[in-house]
Amino acid sequence: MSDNNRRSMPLFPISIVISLTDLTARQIRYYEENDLIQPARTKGNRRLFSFHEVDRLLEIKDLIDKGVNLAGIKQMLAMKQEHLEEKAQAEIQQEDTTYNEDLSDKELRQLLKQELFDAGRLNKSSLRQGELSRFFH
DNA sequence: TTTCTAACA
DNA sequence: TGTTAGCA
Repeated sequence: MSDNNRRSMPLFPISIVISLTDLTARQIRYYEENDLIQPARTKGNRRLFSFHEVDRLLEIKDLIDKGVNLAGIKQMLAMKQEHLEEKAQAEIQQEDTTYNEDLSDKELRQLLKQELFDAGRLNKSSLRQGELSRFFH
């Protein structure tokens, strides 16, 4: 089984996730309602979270702390996905070449910043809560 | 006992 | 977001 499969495996109940993330049950459920996460369910309808989802919740928490609203977080997560896909694509295309240059953190931040700017320009109202500057720390 | 959904003095 | 009621 691949590492990624392991990290995607539904393992912990909400109580564990609460202690791991310091989020409240209310918050975690609310983020699910808004499609920021999609935990699996047991036969008894209990949520089961994977390592990836816990990780995602920690990122969400960080963004919330920085003042980003749910709409903004959704876009951040969507962008992160796109970049992962682009990166995967780039790696596939470079598969036969010997090197494999990953984007530096600086480059990645630059891309995120640019996309956020474009997104904010088109969707002013829902994306920003207060100031757009909150996105550009 | 823990978690779930729904609703709000 | 907190909190509570009533279930499973």
